[in-house]
Amino acid sequence: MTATSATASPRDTRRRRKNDPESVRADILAVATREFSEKGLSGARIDEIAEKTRASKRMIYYYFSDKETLYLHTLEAAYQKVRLQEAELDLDHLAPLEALCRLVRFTFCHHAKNPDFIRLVMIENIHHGRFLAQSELIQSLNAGVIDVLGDVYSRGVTAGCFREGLDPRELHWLISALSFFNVSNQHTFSRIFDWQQAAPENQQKLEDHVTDMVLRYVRVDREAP
Amino acid sequence: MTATSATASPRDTRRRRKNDPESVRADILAVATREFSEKGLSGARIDEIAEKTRASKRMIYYYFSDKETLYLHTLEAAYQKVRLQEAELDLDHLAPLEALCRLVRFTFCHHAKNPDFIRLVMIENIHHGRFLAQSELIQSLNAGVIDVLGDVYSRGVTAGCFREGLDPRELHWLISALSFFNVSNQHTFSRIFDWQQAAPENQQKLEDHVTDMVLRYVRVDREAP
DNA sequence: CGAACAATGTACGAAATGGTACGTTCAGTC
DNA sequence: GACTGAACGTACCATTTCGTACATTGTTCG
Repeated sequence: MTATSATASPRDTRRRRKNDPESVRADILAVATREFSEKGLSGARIDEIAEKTRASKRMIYYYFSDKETLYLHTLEAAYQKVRLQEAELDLDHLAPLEALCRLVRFTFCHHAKNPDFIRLVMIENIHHGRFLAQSELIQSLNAGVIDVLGDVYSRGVTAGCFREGLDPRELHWLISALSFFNVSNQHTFSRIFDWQQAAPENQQKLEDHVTDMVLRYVRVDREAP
Repeated sequence: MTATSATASPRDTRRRRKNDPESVRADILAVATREFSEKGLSGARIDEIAEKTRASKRMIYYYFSDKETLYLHTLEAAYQKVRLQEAELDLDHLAPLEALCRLVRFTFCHHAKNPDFIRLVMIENIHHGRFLAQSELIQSLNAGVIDVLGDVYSRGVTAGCFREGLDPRELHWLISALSFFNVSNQHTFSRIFDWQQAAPENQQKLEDHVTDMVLRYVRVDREAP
């Protein structure tokens, strides 16, 4: 019984469980995620991934044909994990302003808690999104994100608390930008401006500022023209 | 007479011009900038840099002792170039709101026009800012940036058009974040959301949004409590 | 002029690195 | 209990890649 939990069920005639392939695969992917996100596609070493794995180098090539394919799977897995977490947010029962506020804070915190994901996206951008372009999976995963935000926004416009004329895609861009930069440029920014950006109190400040900034941008103008 | 122009002047007794060292050095640095910004520290190849240079690989090691040192010089040169351009901005004679507006637009456009610089900073962040930390030059270069913004901001507060209590460093963070993300994540964002972010009309839209967002964030609230 | 040193070309070495050949063990089937 | 194919280990190969040894040319100064 080395298998994780599910033993070969009757319906599982085609896909039988042997040694423990699933777990080996998952282990490789986990290690690869750490290595690629830490050192990039060219910086990561297959031999080093192999060492840090329960499995051997042979297994990496067995399950993932080559380095780039392994990287692609890593990227896909990272996106999948993110979208799963995002799916837990349910904003429909909240008032528009509350919903937007919560969405922004969630995004900010989520990015902060998943630097591996952020770094992988950075690395992918260094590669001009070449691998992401190959993945239909990722493309399809992200379709819904805009819709969620778009729904909140249009509800807010109807309710009269959000101003009209904004594009949900651009709104998402703004929220992403602020949340992403917080992780992606933490090192250079902290060092250049001698500011412990990662310190909890500064993170809290930034989260508040970012939220405030988005809300101020979306709220209706209360002033007279 | 292969030298570019200035022959050995009398005052130049210590530093004589030979073959054309300065130009060779500059050429290597220019090629290195392209290669490193394109492929990262580990992805760039010394041999490839050598090929694309007028000089030979031998010269790279002659002027820059090793790969990492070359990378560091590349990074320093990039920051220097940026700060030189920024110095041309003079905001003192402008009204605070105009000045801030101009600063934001300048930052946004500047980043957009210098993707090599942005990519180098991304890459440096992947390396946890390890090389930037070694460079006193870069640290000193960036000291003044906050002061410029701080001056505009405090003038605005005095004039009554900016609200109080904001930290110039955090304000700079916000402006940087939006301008940086526009370049750094262009590839993934464009592909995922099927949106030609680099298209001129979209760039214009984003520039306007970013400017608008910052101004809305800084302006005094005109509404009654 | 020729000594001295800076600048440069050529060829090579040693280690790292992606990937593979080949053999062995495990688990389910008849 | 032999057979079969998936799962896995070990050793190895070919190439790439950073870096260097050595020889050579150019330039300045006494």
